[in-house]
Amino acid sequence: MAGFSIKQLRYFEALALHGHFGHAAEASAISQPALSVQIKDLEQSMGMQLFERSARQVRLTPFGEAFATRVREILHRVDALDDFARAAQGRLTGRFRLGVIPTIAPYLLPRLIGNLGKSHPRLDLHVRETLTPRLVQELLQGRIDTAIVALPVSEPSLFEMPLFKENFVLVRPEKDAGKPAPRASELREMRLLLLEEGHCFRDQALNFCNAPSAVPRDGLDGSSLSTLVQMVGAGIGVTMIPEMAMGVETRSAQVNCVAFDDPQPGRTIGLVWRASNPLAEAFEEIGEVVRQSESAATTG
Amino acid sequence: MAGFSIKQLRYFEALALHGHFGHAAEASAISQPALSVQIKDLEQSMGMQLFERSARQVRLTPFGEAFATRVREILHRVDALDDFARAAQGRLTGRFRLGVIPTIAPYLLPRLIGNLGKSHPRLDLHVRETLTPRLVQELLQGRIDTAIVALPVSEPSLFEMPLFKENFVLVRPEKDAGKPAPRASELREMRLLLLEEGHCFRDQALNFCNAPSAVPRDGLDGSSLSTLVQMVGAGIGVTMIPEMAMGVETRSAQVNCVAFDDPQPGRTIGLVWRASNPLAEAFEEIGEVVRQSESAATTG
DNA sequence: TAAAAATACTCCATAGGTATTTTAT
DNA sequence: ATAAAATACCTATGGAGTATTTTTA
Repeated sequence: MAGFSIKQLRYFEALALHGHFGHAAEASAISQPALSVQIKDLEQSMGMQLFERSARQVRLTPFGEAFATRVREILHRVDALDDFARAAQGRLTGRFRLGVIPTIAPYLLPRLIGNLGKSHPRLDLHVRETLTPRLVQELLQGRIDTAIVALPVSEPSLFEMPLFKENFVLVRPEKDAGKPAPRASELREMRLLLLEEGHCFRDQALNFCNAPSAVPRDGLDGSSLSTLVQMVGAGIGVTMIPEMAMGVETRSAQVNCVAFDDPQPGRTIGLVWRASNPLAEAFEEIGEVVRQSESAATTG
Repeated sequence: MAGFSIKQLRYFEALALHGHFGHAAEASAISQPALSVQIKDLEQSMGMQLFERSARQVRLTPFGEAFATRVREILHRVDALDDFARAAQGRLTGRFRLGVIPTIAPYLLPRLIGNLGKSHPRLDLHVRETLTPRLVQELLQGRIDTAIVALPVSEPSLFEMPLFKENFVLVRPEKDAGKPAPRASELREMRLLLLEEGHCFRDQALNFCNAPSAVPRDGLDGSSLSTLVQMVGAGIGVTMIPEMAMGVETRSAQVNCVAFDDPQPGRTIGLVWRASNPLAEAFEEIGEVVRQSESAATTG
């Protein structure tokens, strides 16, 4: 195993440059004997003489010259590594793997990606869209860095940063426009179309109706909010969607949206990451960007 | 200035590989706390966290991953440097600059170059042909590594390795063939053609005639042995050349060569180098090759 | 509770300083 | 005689060990 140190290589480089122990030592901010010893040790660990000493001259041996070019190459990379670390200081760098649940992704990501590109131009963003349980699992395995999900996830090793609260709105056939918003109890009597099993949004909606354990009913479950809205437009029933989805999903369908009376149903969306992840500060910045992207998406 | 050590980089690499302080420490042949401390120090000197620690997992941070690829690159080069030194062990490597005096060069070099190519295939041989004083000067300045000259050079900082003794022979017009070899005193009476001022061979020849201070005589000095021999062939006078030059120089001229009676005139040829040069051993090997090249040249 | 990393401390190797000697010009 | 490198010796920093505590799953 190589027994020399970076320090020794630096001293070597200085001596090769100055050709004089005294001057090289001064340039290296150590004493001349210290330099002598280090050079001698380096030569010993190499098993080769690097310098030819005479009373007035210190010269590289031919081997020393070949050695010097390699040493310079190494020191150059060492310095570059140092610079690299200094440049990355505190900033989020390299690959950033973000998970997002399906009932958020299509409405938030377009703006979020744009905003992240501006705020963190060096970021290599990877997006994973899947259901909360899988996101949590991938977080714990270190396969993604953070995830945007509905809080709480209540996983002890995950840290949760609340971002915003989003309300749910009722989506009903266009002919119902003008009618008052139904209350939870009334909603239970209507044909409520829901996302299929597994989506947290399904549970959140059912929860509002005080029917948390509703079983799947054939033909009344959709695999996306988009599908549900289309079904409502076709007169099959009513559904609930997050505010954020309104703009995109109800534009092309013959449906009417109405907010519920207080207390409005809704959920808290947040950013989660492993509590052990040292990049908390950077993630909070990311969370801030997500928050801005949401408010723009809802307002606009 | 980069404050980390090669050791720390090795520990880092081990931990990145094993993802476990205990195992990485074992692989690095140090204790777990020692590894912990070194990694912590490395992170501190980088100002960035390299690993994310949780109770069951040690993972590289995104920055740590980018760091790792650079570290591996550096360690690879460090190992290569070590291998390079180990491979060069004792051997002469790289550029080898050899000076040769003009009265030796043309006769010795053809064989010497061939032989050196066989015995030291990695050698990058540079040959400098010039007069002794300049060779000595260039040796002292470190512009050449060794020189083949007539001994002694009597320069205190130069080491002299005697290689072989070469005798001088008389070159006279072909019509003189059969006559006995002249003695030194007789030679002084003949028109002796010599090399121009500066060649050591001129002084060595004059020395034999006991006329060390002979002044230049217009038209009787030549700039090369070849010229002198041609002049002899033209009947202008006689000259002396080293044995080794006989084969080449007298082949095409109408001249006769004869050895002198004992004590024969001659000179000792040797290899010289700076006494401070640590490659003495290697140079003695080179000298041995020169010696072999000479005997082959004289015999053949 | 168990496994793993961090901390506390102690020790020793060694890098580096000062004073001096050796060497070569 | 002088300039420069090597050596001797001492000190102090810090790398590494053992024992222990803290943390988290």
